[in-house]
Amino acid sequence: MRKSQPDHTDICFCPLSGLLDVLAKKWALLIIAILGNEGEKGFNELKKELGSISPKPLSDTLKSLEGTGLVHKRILATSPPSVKYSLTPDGWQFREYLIPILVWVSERGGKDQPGCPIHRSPHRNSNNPK
Amino acid sequence: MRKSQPDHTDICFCPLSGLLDVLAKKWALLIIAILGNEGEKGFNELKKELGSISPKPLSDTLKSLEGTGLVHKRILATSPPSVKYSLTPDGWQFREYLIPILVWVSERGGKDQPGCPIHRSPHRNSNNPK
DNA sequence: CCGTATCCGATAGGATACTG
DNA sequence: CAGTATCCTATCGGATACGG
Repeated sequence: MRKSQPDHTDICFCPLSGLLDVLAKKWALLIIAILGNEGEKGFNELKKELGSISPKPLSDTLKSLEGTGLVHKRILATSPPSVKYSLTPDGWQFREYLIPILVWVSERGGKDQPGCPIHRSPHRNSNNPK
Repeated sequence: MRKSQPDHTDICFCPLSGLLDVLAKKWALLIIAILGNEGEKGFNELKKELGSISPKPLSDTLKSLEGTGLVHKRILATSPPSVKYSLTPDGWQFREYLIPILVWVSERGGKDQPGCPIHRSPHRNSNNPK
């Protein structure tokens, strides 16, 4: 249920803490950005894109993202059963809020390090890093 | 469904990682929200508002927020010399991006726990100092 | 291919005591 | 009041091995 008043005063920060516990994980925002850019991804696809992540933190992060309803896990009953992760509507919504921040951050500190391991658009797959 | 808007492509995520290292700290967003609501705050004022935080993490967090240019530390040469923390213009800008997320989060998971230690508006008392 | 199970090192953050 | 200095613990995240 929603508060009747649009002028949102009195926000309890407890849910924020809950979300933060998820988003503060090292790879969470990156996963959201990648799924937003490229749609569905499998576990090892994600792992490959993220580069240096180990299976455990990836698994943990995906679980918590699923738990907060930002990411959806779909299991395909194909001959080699495969798994696909994608953003939920809430995940898309959150990504919309996130994009201006990503852009702003990149403009502030915006040094494009040559050895940057992760270098992509916040909202489209344009592989033109240089 | 909203497609992603075109254009600002090629965002390097390195600066994001840097900012995340700061914002992922347990109390960082809360401090930004409080300073945004109430303007300048002293060290122990902040500590009291945050409730259960210990001096070390508070000190650490304030230093890193200062380091990324989101928070400004002002030292007053009053009789008992006091210190005041406040948001920088960048801090205010960031807070602007943050507010919709805070509101959104509180509306999604929006359970207002009775024992919530921190319960305030994300932008109640906007006395913008600039 | 999709993870889980273990072990391990690094670090965040709490408690407390103490100094300027 | 505004921190710093220790100490201690919990958790995160990486590596590797293994199972579904």
